[in-house]
Amino acid sequence: MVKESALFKVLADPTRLRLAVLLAENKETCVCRLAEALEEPDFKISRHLGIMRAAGVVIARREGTWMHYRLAEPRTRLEACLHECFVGCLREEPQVEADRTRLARACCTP
Amino acid sequence: MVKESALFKVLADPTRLRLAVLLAENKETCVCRLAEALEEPDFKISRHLGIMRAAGVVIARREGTWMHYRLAEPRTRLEACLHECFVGCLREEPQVEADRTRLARACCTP
DNA sequence: TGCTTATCTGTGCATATCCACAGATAAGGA
DNA sequence: TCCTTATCTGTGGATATGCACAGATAAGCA
Repeated sequence: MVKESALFKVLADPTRLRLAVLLAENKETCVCRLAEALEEPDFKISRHLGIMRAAGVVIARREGTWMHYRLAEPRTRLEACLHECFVGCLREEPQVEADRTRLARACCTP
Repeated sequence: MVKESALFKVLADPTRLRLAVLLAENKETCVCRLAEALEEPDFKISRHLGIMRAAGVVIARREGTWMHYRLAEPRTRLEACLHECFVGCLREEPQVEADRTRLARACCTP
């Protein structure tokens, strides 16, 4: 159960939970757009994405200077169930909606 | 999202996750039986149950010297979804099965 | 009132977590 | 090679977490 609780621990942080929801709704997103969406410094976003990546929750892909992150395919039933929670239960959270709006307007190259 | 992540935080501990699964499967259980099932000291179980209680995840009922705990009714869609995860995804975890077996044999009054 | 049992809590300690700052990489272009 | 941009990481400090021990409650009973 240590492994399972570790999965919950990854989501037990507001920033990471917001990132997880955004990535569940969007296929692939770069750090700067996520930072803009969450209105947080990029190094903070980067570090949290690193934690999620180490846990196997997200997958990173480099494209030049940009780093693109996407949600990993669920490997267990628990991961799949939690994925359902994101898209199902947190979709209408005010903060999620604000993040979503800002993400849609975010642009890395101004 | 702070509130939502706090819910994940409650489950982001192996002991609390095991307790949550057991309580999801059993209607009401006293501390000593849970301590026996998890093979952990009672003060440790008590403290974790206190954390879960403060988060509104479990409900306590006193009956004489005994304290009975049960899972609270889900108040949000997220709580309901996570409840599904317990009974659905973690049912066959080896540790959960061992806990379940010990709980069935546990007896407060030897 | 005093004893016993079940449960909870105060405390100290070790460890983990989160944050902001600054500096380090990595890749592309002049 | 140098500069710029996007991203990552080392560090220190504040706070949180989990644990074990011991002692404190609370309830039932003699």
